[in-house]
Amino acid sequence: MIERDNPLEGYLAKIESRRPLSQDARDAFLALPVEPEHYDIYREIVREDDRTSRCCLIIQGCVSRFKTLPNGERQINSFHFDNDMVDLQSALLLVSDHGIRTHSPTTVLRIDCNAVLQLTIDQPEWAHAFWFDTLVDAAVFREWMLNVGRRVAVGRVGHLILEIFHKLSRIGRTEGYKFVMPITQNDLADAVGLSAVHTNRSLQQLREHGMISSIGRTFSIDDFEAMKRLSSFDPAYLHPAGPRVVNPECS
Amino acid sequence: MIERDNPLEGYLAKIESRRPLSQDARDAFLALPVEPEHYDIYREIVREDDRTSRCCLIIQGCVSRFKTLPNGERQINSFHFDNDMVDLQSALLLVSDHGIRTHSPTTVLRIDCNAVLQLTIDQPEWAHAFWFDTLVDAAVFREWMLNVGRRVAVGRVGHLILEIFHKLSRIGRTEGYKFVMPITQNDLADAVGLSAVHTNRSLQQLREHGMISSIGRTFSIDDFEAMKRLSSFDPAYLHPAGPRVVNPECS
DNA sequence: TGAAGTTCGCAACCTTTGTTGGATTCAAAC
DNA sequence: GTTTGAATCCAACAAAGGTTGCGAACTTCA
Repeated sequence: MIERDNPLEGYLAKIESRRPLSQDARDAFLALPVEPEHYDIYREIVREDDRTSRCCLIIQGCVSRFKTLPNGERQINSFHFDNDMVDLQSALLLVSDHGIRTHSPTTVLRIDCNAVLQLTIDQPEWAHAFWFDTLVDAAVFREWMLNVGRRVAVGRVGHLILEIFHKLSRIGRTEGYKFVMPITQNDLADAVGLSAVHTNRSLQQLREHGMISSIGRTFSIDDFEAMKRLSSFDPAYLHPAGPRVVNPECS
Repeated sequence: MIERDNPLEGYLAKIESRRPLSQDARDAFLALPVEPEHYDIYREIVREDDRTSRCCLIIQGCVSRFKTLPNGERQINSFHFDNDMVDLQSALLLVSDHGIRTHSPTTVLRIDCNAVLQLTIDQPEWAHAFWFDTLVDAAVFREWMLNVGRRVAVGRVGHLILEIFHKLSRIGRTEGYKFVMPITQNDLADAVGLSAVHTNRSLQQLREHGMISSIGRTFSIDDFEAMKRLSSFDPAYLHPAGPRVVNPECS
């Protein structure tokens, strides 16, 4: 009864690339009731302090999670692209402590949280899959905290560019070392804890040192190794290898 | 067969204060094999890049999670106290992307990750409990990212003091608005993305404004409301209310 | 093709935070 | 007590980053 082009299949493939699932688990997931929604650029999918009861899975596009101060200053916590499950936390947490906003026209799938929770009870494999996703999110937050708290401006911007490049390359949105940057300098600034002007200065510096170049929104990473060194970027924090397996042969 | 003074009982009580467990789930948890260990102040329990296979539960003391830059600069990601399960992430992630270090003499319980994972398979209640813990961790990371990225120095320090006060009060380590600060100014600085000198300046400012006072390590919060306003502290991000329940009456 | 709205680039000036070096207090050990 | 080392405090100066304002370039859409 599963149709061929179930929009959940992209996420399923991503999960299974980390560890294959049983047929039961696969079917149970694909049977989740979903509601597709389309948002224009700069729409708030989830407002801060919302009591939401639906997770959302990005089919295609780009969103950020963010928090704001009473004076209006905004800190972006993470960016998410195709096949990212964004609001998993609303499955268990009652109130959302942050907002979610699009940075380009974006198609998302809304999934009821109770259905997600029930899935984790019926299929423990999914409990692990979602928990793993949450752990990776947390790892990225820690790295960003280091970025914003301790790296110098140019290192911060370099680090973010490499992370975005890394994420885009996994969903086929890069060509060699070229990609179109889906985020404005203003929003990069909000992610990196700098003013927009200083973010621009930092980009200039990266260009001067021959590390990147750009034509319009199309960026090119010209000296990947220098970028990595400058921003001490190590993709390990993105945990690309997938989860530990239960009772592995090694101690 | 469960002894009266099982050291796991503190954490169990904390979990059950959020939502009661079934007797089976309770017993299975208390039956986990554990190894108590004691550490002096400033010992590394987990090194960065370690491949660890044991979670640790703090029985009594204070630890931080942190990351360091190649140049030695350190960013503390979170502080943890009695009855916090600290390295839950090692249950699923293969390599630790951060270190864990004591800030006072600390007793921890080491629990094998495979045993933890098995528990989540046998008792789905525990899968939710641990997932919830991870989600709260992530929420705290987001708030700290906002702190470090966007708040002014004095607000950052104020916010951290309120969080520590809040956490200590939940484990009975406060008296009214007084508590002994378990962390040096140097380490507060590492948590807040400032230099130690500027952290000290910020503490002076809080004193000048009559918001806090201290004798030795004993701090007193003298104007709680002003502190909250100054640092836009709202304990909601600590999610004290516990998890959402499955299939609740409300839609 | 042209107009409006974004986004980007840049210079001058200002504010915050970092650095250095040293004095003082505090706590534990002798 | 005295000593020792850590933690705290403080002032002067340096550096990094923020702010403002404006103009150029690029998109989008009519």
